[in-house]
Amino acid sequence: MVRQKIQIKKIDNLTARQVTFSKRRRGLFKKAQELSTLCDAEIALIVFSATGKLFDYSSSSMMQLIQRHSLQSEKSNKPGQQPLHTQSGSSNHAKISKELGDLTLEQLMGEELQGLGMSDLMKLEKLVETGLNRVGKTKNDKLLSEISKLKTRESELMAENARLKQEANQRQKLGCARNGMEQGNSAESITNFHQDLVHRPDEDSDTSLKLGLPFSNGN
Amino acid sequence: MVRQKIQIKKIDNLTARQVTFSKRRRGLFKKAQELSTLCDAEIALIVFSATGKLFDYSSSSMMQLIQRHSLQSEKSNKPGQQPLHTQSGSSNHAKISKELGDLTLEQLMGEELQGLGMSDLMKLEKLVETGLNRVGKTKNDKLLSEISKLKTRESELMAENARLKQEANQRQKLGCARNGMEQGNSAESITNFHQDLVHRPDEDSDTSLKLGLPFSNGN
DNA sequence: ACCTATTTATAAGC
DNA sequence: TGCTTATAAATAGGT
Repeated sequence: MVRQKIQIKKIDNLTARQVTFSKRRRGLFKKAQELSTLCDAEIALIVFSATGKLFDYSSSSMMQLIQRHSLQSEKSNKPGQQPLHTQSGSSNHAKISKELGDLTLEQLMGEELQGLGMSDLMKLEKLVETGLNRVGKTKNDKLLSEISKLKTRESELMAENARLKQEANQRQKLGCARNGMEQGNSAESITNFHQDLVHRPDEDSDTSLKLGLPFSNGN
Repeated sequence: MVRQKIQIKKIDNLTARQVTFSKRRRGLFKKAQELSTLCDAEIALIVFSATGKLFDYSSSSMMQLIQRHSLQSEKSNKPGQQPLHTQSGSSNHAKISKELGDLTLEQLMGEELQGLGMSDLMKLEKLVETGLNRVGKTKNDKLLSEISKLKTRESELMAENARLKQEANQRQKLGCARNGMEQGNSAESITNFHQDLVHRPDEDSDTSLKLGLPFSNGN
């Protein structure tokens, strides 16, 4: 779209196509990041080149976003699909290795195990099982804790909401007239005042779910 | 980037942020589609607005792309399930289930296992492992889903809250004086207005998770 | 990878 | 949300 306007159709020339792919891919990712930052949006972007190479970006956790997406988009679908989250199961192994200090990932995954005797293998098995358990419990605790926080917050918000509504009600009973601009469920045009109102206490929720999820959401 | 260059940081003003979100979101989606067309790339784009609304685009099947993504991104990860023993014809998952799937959990805990041969024990082990994994994943899904819902609800509540406060603010500015229309008839219009104010959007959300959480926060 | 003429995207304002 | 306009960004075609 420059020296000459181009048509949006597959570029024939391979080289030109690759060059354009690189340039536009960078542009796209930049735009995605900007949108995320400017508007506080959560974004996941996955790009496969024609040759199969993967490029991705996500404003927070790719897994979370994908999960959230499958929730909102397919309500008719059955929960518990295999394809998506291949993570929880597989990633646990890596985590365990990390937890057990002395055991390196290489040792656990590689062939070093061949050299171990039956007795050692049994001990190791038990050790790994314990580690797996601990990781699972920790993960669980984090999730439950997060839910707990969110529910508390929900209660607070609902309480405040109720209070505000009651106040509005009171005012009306006192004969306060309505002004011409109610409606508009779009809370906007609120200036500084709004800032204060919408401010969240412990910002945010993203520090929360940083569990040992396998995606590094690197851009 | 236009009448004035802007900094890439969260836009303070809510209205401006929403407008920018709309505009840039459209731009981003357009760019994504162009890249896909021009360069024969496969693209999946998921965007959640700050208020939790979902927007997405995918050049082909979102599910396929997501699956492909989880495959590629975990290349280094070891699923440790299928890959291991493909030898003893264990690929026949359905068949195995038929042979050993009838085992009840009670039987698993009992001594029935003694009667099984090595081959069956290995299959059974794999079966149980898979089952354990599925349970874990399902549990995980539920928790993440609950968190997602709660976050969405939180956004909704905050939005409504802000709206209510704004209305209160407006009222104050107007000093409870009615403007424009004649002041005699007040009664009915006021009543109607109140109905509007107290109306709740979707209420409720407690179909959620009945986990044994330590707090009851009756929402 | 860099250059730059030109097309696009878009911030402000209505 | 849509339209307009002035200006910042992105980028096609070359080198």
